[in-house]
Amino acid sequence: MRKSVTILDIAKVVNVSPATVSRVLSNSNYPVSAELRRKIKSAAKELNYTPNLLGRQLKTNNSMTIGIIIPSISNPFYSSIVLGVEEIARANSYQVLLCNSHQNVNLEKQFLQTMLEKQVKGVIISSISAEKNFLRQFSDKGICVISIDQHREGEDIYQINYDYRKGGFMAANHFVECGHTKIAFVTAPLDRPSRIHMFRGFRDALRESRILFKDCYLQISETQESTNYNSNFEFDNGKRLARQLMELSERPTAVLACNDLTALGFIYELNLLGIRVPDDVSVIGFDNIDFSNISMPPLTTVDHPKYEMGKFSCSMLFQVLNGENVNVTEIVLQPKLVIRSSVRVL
Amino acid sequence: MRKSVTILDIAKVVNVSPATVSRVLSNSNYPVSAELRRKIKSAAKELNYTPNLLGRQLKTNNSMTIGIIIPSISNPFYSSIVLGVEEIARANSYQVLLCNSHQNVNLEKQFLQTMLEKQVKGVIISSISAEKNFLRQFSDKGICVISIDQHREGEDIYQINYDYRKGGFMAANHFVECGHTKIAFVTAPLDRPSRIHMFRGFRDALRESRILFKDCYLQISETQESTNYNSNFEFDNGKRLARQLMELSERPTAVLACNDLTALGFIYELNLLGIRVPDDVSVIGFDNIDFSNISMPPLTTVDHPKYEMGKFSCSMLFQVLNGENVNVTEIVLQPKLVIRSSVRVL
DNA sequence: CTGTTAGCGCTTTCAA
DNA sequence: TTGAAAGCGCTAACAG
Repeated sequence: MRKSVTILDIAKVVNVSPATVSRVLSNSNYPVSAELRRKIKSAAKELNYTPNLLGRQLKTNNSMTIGIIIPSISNPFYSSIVLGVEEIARANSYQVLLCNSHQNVNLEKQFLQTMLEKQVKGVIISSISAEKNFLRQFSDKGICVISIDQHREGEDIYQINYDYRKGGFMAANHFVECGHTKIAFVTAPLDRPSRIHMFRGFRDALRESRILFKDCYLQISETQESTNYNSNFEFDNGKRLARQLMELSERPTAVLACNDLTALGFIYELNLLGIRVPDDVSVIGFDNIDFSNISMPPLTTVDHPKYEMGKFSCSMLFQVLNGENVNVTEIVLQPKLVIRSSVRVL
Repeated sequence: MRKSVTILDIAKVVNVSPATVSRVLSNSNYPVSAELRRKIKSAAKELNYTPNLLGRQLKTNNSMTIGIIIPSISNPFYSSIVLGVEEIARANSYQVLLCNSHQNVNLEKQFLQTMLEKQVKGVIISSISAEKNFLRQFSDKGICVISIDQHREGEDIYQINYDYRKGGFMAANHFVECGHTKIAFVTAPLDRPSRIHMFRGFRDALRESRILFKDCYLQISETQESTNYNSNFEFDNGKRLARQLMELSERPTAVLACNDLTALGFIYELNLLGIRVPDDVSVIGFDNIDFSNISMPPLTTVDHPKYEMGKFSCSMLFQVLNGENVNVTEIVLQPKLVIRSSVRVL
C-alpha cells in the first residue's frame, strides 16, 4: 500500500492552499469560487482521495461515534434497543461502538474508560452496576452518558426508564382478575433495579388483593457465572426454574417470569414435564420480545417498548450533544399488558 | 468542561520531556528509569490524566477499531455472529463498530467508505451485493475485508463461508428418507448466494431421488421493502408463505424453509389455519438459532455454526492485520442436521 | 475569496 | 537513559 494522498497533494496539483482544499472537501459553507471548487473536486476524484477522519477528529475533537453498552447483543431484548439506537445515530451521521458487558461491572467500567479515551462524546448504557454515582463519575469527565432501562436512584444523570413496578403490578393483577390465588414470581437473582421493581409491583398487587402464597417467590438457585452470556442463558434459567417448581410442596397455578426468555424456557420445560400451559399452570412473561408469540401457547406478556427506548435515548443524546436545551432529564416508558393465550381464566 | 490535561502538562509537572512521559504512559518497553516512571505515573494519576487516543491514532495510523456490517442486528442469526466477533475483538483490545445494512447495497457501500475514512483497518461483512469485485474494491484501498456467510464467487478476498448447498441437500434428503415425496422449498427471494445454494442442494437431492413435485418452490410474492428490518420481517414472510401454501391445488407434505425465523412464522400461521405440524405438514428450518427449539413442535433444522463463524472471521482478521502468514484464504463451515420433532415419518 | 500558519495530542526518530 | 523536534492529516483564526 503506497503512501496515502492528503489534501496537501491535492493542493499541489490544483495549485491552491491546503486550506482551500479543506474548505471544499469538508463541505464547509465557507465561500470558495465555483471554479476552484470544481478543480479541487475533480482532482480529488482523480487522485482517488480518501479523507483521513482522524486528522479532522483530532482537530475538531469530535469522533462522530457514540457507544452503547449492554449485557449481551444476543439477547433479543437488547438487540431491539441497539437497532433503535443505530437508526438514530445513522440519521445523524454517527456510528456506534457496540460493547457487551456480559453482566460484568468491571467490563462496564473498562468500556466506559475506553470510550473516554477514544473521545466518544456520548454513550448509552444499560448498567448493571449498583455503585453509587458510578455513571456520574464518567459524565463528570465530559462524556454524555444516558442511562437506560435500569433506574439509577438519585443519580444526577439522563435516564430513559421503564415502569417495571407498574408492569409487575399489572401482571399480578391480571392473574388475580383471572381468579388465581396461588401466584408465584420466578426470576434470576434480584440484582438490578428492573427485577427489584418488578417484584415489588408484583408483591404489592398481591397484598392489595390480600393474597398470600408462601412459595410466591422462586429464584434461580445456582448462580451460573457465564462469560459467554447468550440468549440460552435466560432460557436455561427458565428451564431450571420449572424443575425447581416441581419440587414445591404446593404448586402455584400462575407464574410471572422476570422476562420472556425465562418464561419461554419455563414453558418449554413444563411441556417436557407433562405440565400443560395454561391448563395446569398459567404463565405471564415480560418484555414482549418478537419471539414471545411464537411459543405454544402464545405468551401473555407485559410489553416493553425497547426499540423506542433505543430511539428515544439516542435522540436525547444528540439533543444534549448539540447543546439543545434538554429540560427533561428522565423519561419513564409505560408497560402494557399483551393478552395472548398462556393464562387460564378460572 | 475545562481544558483537558495532556502529556505536556504532565511533562511540565514532573520536569521531563513529553517524549519520556509518552514512553511510560503508552506502555512502550523503551527504557526509562524506575524513578521517573514512578513520578510520571503518580503525576498522571494526580492530574486525572486521560489519554486522547486520537493523537496516538493519527500518529500510528491505527484506530484499534474494526467494523462489522450485517443486514440487521435484530435477527438472532446475526447477533450470534456479532457476539463471536466482539469477543475476539475484545481479546485483542479492539472495539467494533456495528453497521446494519438493512439489506441495502448503497448503505453497505456507504458504511465501507466510512470505515475507510475512519481508518478502520479491518471489516467483517455479510454482503448482500451481487456486484462483481464489490468488496475487492475496498480491500484494494488498504482495508482488510473478510467476507462471511455469503460466498463471493471468484473474488480474491478472505472468506468464511458455509456449505449451504450441502445443507439444503441434507434437509431434502431427510424428507426423502422419512418417506415424503411432495416436498417444497419456501423462501424469500433468491437474491443472495446462501439461498441460491441452499435451493440448489435441495433441488439436487430431489433429482437424485427422482422426485418431482410441481409446486416444489414457493417464493414470497410481495416484496416488502422495509427500512426497518427486524426479526418480525422474516417471521412475517413465513406467515405469508403459509397462506400462499394454502392456495396450492396440491399441497406438499414436507416443507423446507430458507431459515428458522421463516419456518417459525410458517408454523405459527399453519397452527392458526388448523394445519398440524408435523401431522399434516412436516417442516425443516435452517440455521438452528436459539429459538428454534422453543416452537411447538421443536423445530428440526440444519445447524449453522454462526457464533463460531463470528469468532473465526475475527481471528482471521487479526492474523492478517498482524501480518501473520495466512495461507488459507477461504474456510467453509459444515452443516449438520438437528433432528427434533417437526418432521413426520411416513 | 484565498493563503499563511499554528496547532489538535501523540509518537518516534535522532542526537546527546 | 533522556530530550529536541518533526510531523501524522486536518481545520480555523487571521491576514490579506
